[in-house]
Amino acid sequence: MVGRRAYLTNVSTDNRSPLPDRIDSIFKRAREGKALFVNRNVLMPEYVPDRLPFRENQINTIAEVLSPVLHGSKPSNLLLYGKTGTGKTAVARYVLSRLQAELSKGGLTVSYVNTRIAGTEYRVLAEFAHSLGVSIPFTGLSIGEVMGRIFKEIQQKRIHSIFVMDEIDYLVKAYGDGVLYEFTRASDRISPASLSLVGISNDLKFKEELDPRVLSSLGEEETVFPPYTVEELREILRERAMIAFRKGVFSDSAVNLCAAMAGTEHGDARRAVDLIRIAGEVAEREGLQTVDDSCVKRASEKMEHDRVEEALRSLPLQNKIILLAVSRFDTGTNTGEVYLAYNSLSKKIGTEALTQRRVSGILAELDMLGLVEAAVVSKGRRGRTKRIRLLIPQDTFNKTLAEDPTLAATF
DNA sequence: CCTCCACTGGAAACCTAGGCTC
DNA sequence: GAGCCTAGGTTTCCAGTGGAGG
Repeated sequence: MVGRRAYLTNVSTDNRSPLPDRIDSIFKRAREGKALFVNRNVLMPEYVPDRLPFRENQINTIAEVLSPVLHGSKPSNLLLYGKTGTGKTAVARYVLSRLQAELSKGGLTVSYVNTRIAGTEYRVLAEFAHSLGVSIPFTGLSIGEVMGRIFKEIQQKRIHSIFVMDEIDYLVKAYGDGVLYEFTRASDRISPASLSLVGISNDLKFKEELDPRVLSSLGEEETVFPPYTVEELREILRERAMIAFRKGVFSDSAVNLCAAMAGTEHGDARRAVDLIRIAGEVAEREGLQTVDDSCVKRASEKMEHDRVEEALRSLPLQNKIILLAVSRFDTGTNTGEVYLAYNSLSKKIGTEALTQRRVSGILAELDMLGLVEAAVVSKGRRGRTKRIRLLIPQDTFNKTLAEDPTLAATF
């Protein structure tokens, strides 16, 4: 409140602030400079292209598996496997949208939920329910109750429903396969309506964690998506760049570099497409006429930088304090030392300190986010602990955490 | 080869904040 | 309003452990 008032006062009294002039010059440059992009949308993550090169086999298989719905019978459940950025989601969306277009008179609902983004079992089901038009409170119902409402809706409306669960491996790892079991079991008793599952998994070994009954039902049909080769990536990128940019803006060598950089990261097409978009944005911002190799390199650095900053910013307060405690040891440290430093920081800030068990757990979470390296090491007589090291550049770290008013006092 | 440190990490219980049904 | 349910974060308890040093 105080902060906002101070800000408003500042703006209203200082009309000659340099801000408007800078905006003018940005606008002027944007108006005068030739836009590099013709169609930026085709480089957005949610864009589904009309043509998915090198995925014809997968498209045909999935179309075949799902086609029974066209004459009113239940399609088999389907599992799609492959690493990130191999086109699983795009292919699934593509085939399903074609299927829906084919069945324009309705009778088919397609629901798509990313289970990792939804977060919990309950929220996955709630999102599915919402997409069927059933309203579910964000808490308060049992899982069984939500399931019951979903099945009731499908049965009453006599619809065929296809439920796509992206990153299904996440759900199974975190919550087990109970929900999947219920789904596969229930599909018999809702006839003549039907429910088919399409599971998308990044993890090839995820099947091992499934109950055999679930596996035999869910894995009726399977399609594997191999990583794109560098040549395939190059082809895909060239095609996209051609639509996205004005002619001659994006150099061939920059396309090749994007393909090579993403190719070394297991053929991840999503990352490759992000890379050309951001390289274009970098060039645009700098007022360049073409996008060359150096723009791609800067784009790659920017992506990494943004990822880290975003991860830092969205951290809960306690995790930030723990990170701050880690940063006090520039040569690396261990759990015990971090805990002591964390305790004194908490006292200084005036927050209740968590237990060491919890701090240990949070350190493991920070390790997963790539903000910290926490490897379990044994020091013989001196026990077993985590060797902890901050992985973020100090300046990025300080700049981002200093934004948090509760932490400002510790800098 | 054995001991023993400084934890790790699993499991269960607890807490808060919410909603539903009767 | 009681009694049930949920999520999600946390605490409590404790068995387990890799390996340096005796």
